[in-house]
Amino acid sequence: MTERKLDYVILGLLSHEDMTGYEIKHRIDTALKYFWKASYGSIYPTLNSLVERGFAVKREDNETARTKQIYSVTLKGREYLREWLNVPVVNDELRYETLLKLFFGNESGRDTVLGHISDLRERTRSSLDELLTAEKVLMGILDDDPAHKYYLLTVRFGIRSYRAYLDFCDEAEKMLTEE
Amino acid sequence: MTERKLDYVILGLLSHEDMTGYEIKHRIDTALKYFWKASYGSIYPTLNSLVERGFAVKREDNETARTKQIYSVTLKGREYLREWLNVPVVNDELRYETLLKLFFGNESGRDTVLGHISDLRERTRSSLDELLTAEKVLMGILDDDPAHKYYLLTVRFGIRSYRAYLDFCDEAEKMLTEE
DNA sequence: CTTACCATGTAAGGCGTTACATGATTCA
DNA sequence: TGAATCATGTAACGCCTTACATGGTAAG
Repeated sequence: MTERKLDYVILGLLSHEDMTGYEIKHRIDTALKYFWKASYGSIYPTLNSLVERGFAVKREDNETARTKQIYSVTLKGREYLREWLNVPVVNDELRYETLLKLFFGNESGRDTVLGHISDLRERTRSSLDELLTAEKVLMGILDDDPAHKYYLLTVRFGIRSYRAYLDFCDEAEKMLTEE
Repeated sequence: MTERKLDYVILGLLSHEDMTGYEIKHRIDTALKYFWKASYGSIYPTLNSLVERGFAVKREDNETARTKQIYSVTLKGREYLREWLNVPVVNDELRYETLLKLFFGNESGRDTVLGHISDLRERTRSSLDELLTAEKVLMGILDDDPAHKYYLLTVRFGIRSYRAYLDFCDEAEKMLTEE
């Protein structure tokens, strides 16, 4: 019944390289932040559960003063990940608060909606900038790792989406100010 | 701390017209389905809580054999809604499973990813068709209600996004098949 | 007469967040 | 020496979903 998508997110990250929980969090907040997020309060318990179920193993790194817990995916974990990766996507869950605020715009009034649109434009612009930078970086290191091509895919999805959002902002402003 | 966005969704719908819980569910599943969803298991309890807090009132319709519970928003509820509507959006939570499966594509392989892209294209095409129809309908009744312009806004957001997704599908296929 | 839709709810449980708690290391 | 970052975890709680439970009404 359960989704437990964080299982797959973590296993996916570990399938690329071994990491600590802290690094996993960091990776989610940088590489995946445009389409996923997670907190420590879910990452650490998930990591434990992954080890219990045999999908990951933990080793301790004593080279630094503070002992780090470094996780690796097991063969069984890789299979579990691949199984999920092969299932068609059921569930693209968009919960888009901005659209809610536009949809109910008649209650708040035109100026409020115009404000939301202008906020959306600013947020989108700055995200787009980041993605454009990421695109450049990825194109420079494309041949270093076959996974990079897939990372680039998600970046380009974002770039196209954000450009569409910006065009929408222009259209929406026109719709609300022209008459 | 709490979000309770369903409060606002329901109040927003009720601010347009009185409805039963069943009708609210239906409205969410048709008008809002591209950016929101909710189950009966959350709608009915939320409706009770809204009444308890004085944001909505319930009356019984005995004109049919089965008694219907019809809800209306109160003045206090309208204020509560407007307050939220005026706050800038914090939280556009995208949890995009498709992108996860693309991002980890190196684990599943090119053909699996190509499959996800082709699924995405089909889903997007059919959603786009629906939105295009909705756009036509809304444009025909635009002057009947000032709220319709705001509904049209969200439809056009969807249209632009989905067209961007379709373009992305073409680009992604090229990236993966050309070499 | 049966299928689809109208209509209302509850119970269990899952997933995940925020807040709390702690402490080492690095760099200016 | 203080701030930022590295690093790991737990506790409480909130929101929501799925599954269950029940029955009326309309149309073919």
